[in-house]
Amino acid sequence: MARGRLRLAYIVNESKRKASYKKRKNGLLKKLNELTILCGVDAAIIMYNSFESVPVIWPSAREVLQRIARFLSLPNVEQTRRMMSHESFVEERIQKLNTQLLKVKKDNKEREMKELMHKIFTGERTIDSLSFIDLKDLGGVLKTNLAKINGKAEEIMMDSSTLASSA
Amino acid sequence: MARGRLRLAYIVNESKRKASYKKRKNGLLKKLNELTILCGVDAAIIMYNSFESVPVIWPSAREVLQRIARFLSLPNVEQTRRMMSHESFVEERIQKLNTQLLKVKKDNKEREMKELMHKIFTGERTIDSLSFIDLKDLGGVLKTNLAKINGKAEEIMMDSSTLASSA
DNA sequence: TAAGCTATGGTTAGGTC
DNA sequence: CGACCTAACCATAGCTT
Repeated sequence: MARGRLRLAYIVNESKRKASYKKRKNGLLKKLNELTILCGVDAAIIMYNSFESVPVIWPSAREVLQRIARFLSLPNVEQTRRMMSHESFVEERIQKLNTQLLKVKKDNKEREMKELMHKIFTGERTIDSLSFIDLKDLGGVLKTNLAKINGKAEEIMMDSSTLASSA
Repeated sequence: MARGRLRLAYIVNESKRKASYKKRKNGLLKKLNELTILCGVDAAIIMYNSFESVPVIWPSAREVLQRIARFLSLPNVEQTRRMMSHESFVEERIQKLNTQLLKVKKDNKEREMKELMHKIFTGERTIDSLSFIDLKDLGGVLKTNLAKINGKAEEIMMDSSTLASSA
C-alpha cells in the first residue's frame, strides 16, 4: 500500500514475503482486537504459514474451540446456510468494485459533457458537429441540471413565502 | 479513527457500534484476504456478533473445519505450546507501546537538553543554576554528540587517506 | 536478518442526504 | 436505516542502518 499501489499477487521474493507477513499479521491482529473491544464481537482466528512453526491462534485455543463447538453443534444444513463463504465474499467484493467502476465512468461522462457544453457556449463547437450518442448524453446532463435549478428555485419560493407568512 | 483519535473502548451507542462494526468487518476481511494472497498464508476466521444472525466464517466452513481438525489432531500439550494466546498478544502490544513511550520520552529529554545548551551558550542561563539531574543529562547529551563528532572526523580522515593512497 | 523511518495509499468516524 | 463524502488518522512497501 505504501509507495505505489498494492498489487494483489503472491510475493515471490521470500524475504519480502516474510517481512510483509510479519507486518500484516500484526496489523490484522491489532484490527481484530480493536473490533472485538469496540463492537463487542466474539471472534477467533487461526493462521498457518510457512515461516512460523507456530500457527497463530487468537484469542486463545480454548475460546477458539468453544466457538467452533458452538458452530458444530448446529445441524449441517444450518452450518451451510449460516456461513459467509469465501465465494460470496469474493462476489461481494467484485460487486462493490463494479459499482465503483460504474460511478467513475459516470463521473467521467458527466465531466466530458460539461466540457462539451462549455465548447458549445463559446462557439468552439456547434451542435451540428455532435454525434447522436453525445446529443443524447448532453440532453441527459441538461435535464439533470434543469431539475436541480427548478428544485433550487422552488426552495427559494418556499423560503420567501415562509418569511412572508411569519412577518 | 478518523476525526479524533481512536478511543479503544466498547461503543455504547448501538447504531454507532453497528456502523463501526460493518465498516471494520469489511476492512478486516479485506486485509485477511490480502494476507492470504500476498503471503500464501492459510487462515480462517469466525466472528459472532449481536447484529447479524449469521456468524461470519471465512474462507468457508469446510476449510475452517479442516484447519481446526489439523489443530485438534495435535497432542494437547502441543496445542497449548503452539498457540499464540490472547494474553501473549496483549503482552506483546504492551511491550511495543512501552518501547514507543520510552523513545518519545528520550526524544523529549534530548530536545530539552538541546534547548538548555542553547540557553547556556547565549548566556540566558548559567551552569550554576542547573540541578544535579540536569547536569547529568546534559553531560550525556554532550558525550553522545562528541562521539558523533569524533566518528565523523575519523570518517573524514579515512576518506582523505584513501584519496592520498590512490593518488 | 531485523529494527526503524517515512512517503503514500488505505481505512474509517462523523457528517449529510 | 444505508449509501456516500471527506477529513484525519493508520498501515505498510521500500529504504536505510
